[in-house]
Amino acid sequence: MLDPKQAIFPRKQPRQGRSAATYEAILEAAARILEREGPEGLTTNLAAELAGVSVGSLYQYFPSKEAIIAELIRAMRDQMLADLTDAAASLQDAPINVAVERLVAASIRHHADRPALARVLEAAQPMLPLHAETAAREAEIQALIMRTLKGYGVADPDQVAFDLIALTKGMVDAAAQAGAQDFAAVQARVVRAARGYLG
Amino acid sequence: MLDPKQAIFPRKQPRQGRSAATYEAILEAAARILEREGPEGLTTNLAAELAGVSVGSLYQYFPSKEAIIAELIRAMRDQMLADLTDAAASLQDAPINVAVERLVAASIRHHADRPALARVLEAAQPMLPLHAETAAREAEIQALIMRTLKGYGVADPDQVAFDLIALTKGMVDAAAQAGAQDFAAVQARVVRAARGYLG
Amino acid sequence: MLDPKQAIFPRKQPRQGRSAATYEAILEAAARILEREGPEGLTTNLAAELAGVSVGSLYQYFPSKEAIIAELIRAMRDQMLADLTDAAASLQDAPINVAVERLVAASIRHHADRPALARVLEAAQPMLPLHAETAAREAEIQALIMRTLKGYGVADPDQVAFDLIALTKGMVDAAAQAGAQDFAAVQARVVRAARGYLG
Amino acid sequence: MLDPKQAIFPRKQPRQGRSAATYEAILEAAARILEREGPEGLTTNLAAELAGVSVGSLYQYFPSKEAIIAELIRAMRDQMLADLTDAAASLQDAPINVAVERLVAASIRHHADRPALARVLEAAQPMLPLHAETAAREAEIQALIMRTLKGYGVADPDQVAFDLIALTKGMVDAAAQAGAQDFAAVQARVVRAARGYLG
DNA sequence: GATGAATGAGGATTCATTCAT
DNA sequence: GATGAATGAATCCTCATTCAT
Repeated sequence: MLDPKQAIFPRKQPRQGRSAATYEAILEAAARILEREGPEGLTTNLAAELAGVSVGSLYQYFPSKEAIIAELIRAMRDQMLADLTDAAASLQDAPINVAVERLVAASIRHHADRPALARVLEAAQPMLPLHAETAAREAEIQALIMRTLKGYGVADPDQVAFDLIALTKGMVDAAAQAGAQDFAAVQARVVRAARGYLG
Repeated sequence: MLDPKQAIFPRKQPRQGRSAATYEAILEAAARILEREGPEGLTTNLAAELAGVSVGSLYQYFPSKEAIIAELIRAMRDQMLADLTDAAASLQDAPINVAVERLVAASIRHHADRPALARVLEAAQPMLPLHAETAAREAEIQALIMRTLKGYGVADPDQVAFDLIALTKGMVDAAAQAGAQDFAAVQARVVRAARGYLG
Repeated sequence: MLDPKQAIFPRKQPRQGRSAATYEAILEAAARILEREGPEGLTTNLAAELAGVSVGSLYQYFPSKEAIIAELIRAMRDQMLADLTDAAASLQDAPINVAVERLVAASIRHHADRPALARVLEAAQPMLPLHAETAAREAEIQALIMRTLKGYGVADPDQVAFDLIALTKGMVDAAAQAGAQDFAAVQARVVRAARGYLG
Repeated sequence: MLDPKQAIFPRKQPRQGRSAATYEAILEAAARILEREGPEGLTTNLAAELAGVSVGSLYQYFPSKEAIIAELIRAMRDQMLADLTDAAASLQDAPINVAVERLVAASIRHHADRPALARVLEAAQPMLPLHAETAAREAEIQALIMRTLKGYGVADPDQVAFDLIALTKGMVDAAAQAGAQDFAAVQARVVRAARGYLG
């Protein structure tokens, strides 16, 4: 399972009508299984069944199990990047404390939404040959944070951006795994750590 | 694979002679496979072959594949706890800055040693029914840090301990995954974050 | 695949207009796939796509994949029979040496045209329940040759016809498989063998 | 099926004891299925069942279905080469007529033994990436016949050898397919054709 | 008539685990 | 104790065929 040599791009991306519904149903079913059972629990037959379609249909849209996971990862990354872009755009001349708060909030959103899913997808990522692709998205994310920090005159903004992302991920993962419900509190603590790190 | 309903305790832990060597050889073989190929690449047949024993022998020592992984996780946890215990014992009346440095160093050690293995084992942990068991070890670790922090008069030491462990793990994982070699530098940045968090 | 229990007759044979074009397009697409990939490579979906029609349309003309192959075989047989009939008609009082040459030339024609296709179709034939049907065509072919030979006073003309057909097929197949381009030379050697056999 | 990209070499070739029995049982079972049902009828599960072993065992010896067929082809070629080598060695100063008779007999033997199997294997051969390998064996066979012909002063012995092999195969295949039982008679007619070709 | 999304039986292959030797 | 051949359930994936639109 999680064969790193698998094709990871969807076969077709039907963005309308019945097909789109099937496509989304498959992704949602896979997401639920991943949340409940982890990557080992995800089988194509189970995902199809849960989505209410046949295996054949699943394979019409995704060439492999890996492609489904890859697509979920892409969606997660895309949402995070979108959230961060919005947050960055909203900053204007806000003080750095506010900036950190908004960026952290944006970084956390998908974790707060579906913590278990987020955690599983993060863990699965290095097993997939997404590197080039996801690396690019990650780089965009990091660059965006970096530019924002730079705007506030932070030294070595690249490294700092990397570390802030890392510590945020670490704290949110740990909280999620420990069963945290109150992500506002988690966010507050992450902000404290980020501010502390920035000095 | 990674069936959460599997037995996870070694059949016997031979602490001497040829048996002990076989036992260790199997663990080491499994560790190498996990490092190179991830959890999907670990098969009992392959581990046995790499360890230079037959599958039959492997099953004499471990009742299931899960038990091998579980044992590696235990070993990692135990080492970390031992390192932290040593670090805590060495503190005496050292100032808090020194304390943070030593504790972080102890926390990081096994990551610095075998970053890929550490990462895989962390990810595998929630898939195994180790919770009770590892939770206890994690609690010990957290308690130890908590007590140390308390000694320095830190407020809400339990939560702080939890967060420090989490952000350390997050930063080290990210660095390891990004291919970091210089773990002294990583450690320095983690210390900066920890100190910042503590205020 | 190549289920011998399948229907093997076209649903309709539209001999005019758009339908005829579609019908022919499907046959030609299937032929190309068979040439390039062999029988294992032929799928109804692929054939339809290559023909520029939908699978649904394909099934409007052919009740099964087997029916497509069967039709190609029929076409090949029919062409061969037509060629042989022409050749026989042209003989008049030509000496036997000439007769052999013309008959061999007629037998070879479709091999020379599309050697790979001819070979694949020959091989597929025994897998299909064409026996009754093709056997009849083969019998006609053999009878035609037999009658011609009889006209020249050849003894045991039935057996001789059978053997001449067989050795021709064998030599041409082998040459085709070996990548022969110059089918005139192949023809010359077949003629030599045929004349030799006739004594 | 008959995926040309499959591994075609046996995994282990246990030449003794129980393993050898299993290995042979699988080959024999596959051979019987090929005889009865053709290549489409051969499934790994069926072969294993007929051989009285589990699928797992089958895959211990053969990495793919293709490897089983490839091995049967190798065996057939090897037997033919051995038969021809023996025949050639027995010729001494025998006249060419006798030589032709013995070589034809050797060429035919495996067809006479299991005509249906021989036919299926011949047809399957071009579908498998045996080319390099079998081509070598075929070349050996052709070279052997060529040398023998040369010894009798036959002109263009390479081409003649090629053609004799081809016409033999063609005639025997056709006879086998037509349900011939009396391969002595077939052999006599092949000899007639071969002598005729040689002039 | 044409379309192509959907179906699901069928078949290849893997791998944790057992057990006779 | 050790061995490794054997097992077979589990899983991925394909493709001929149908049928609602």
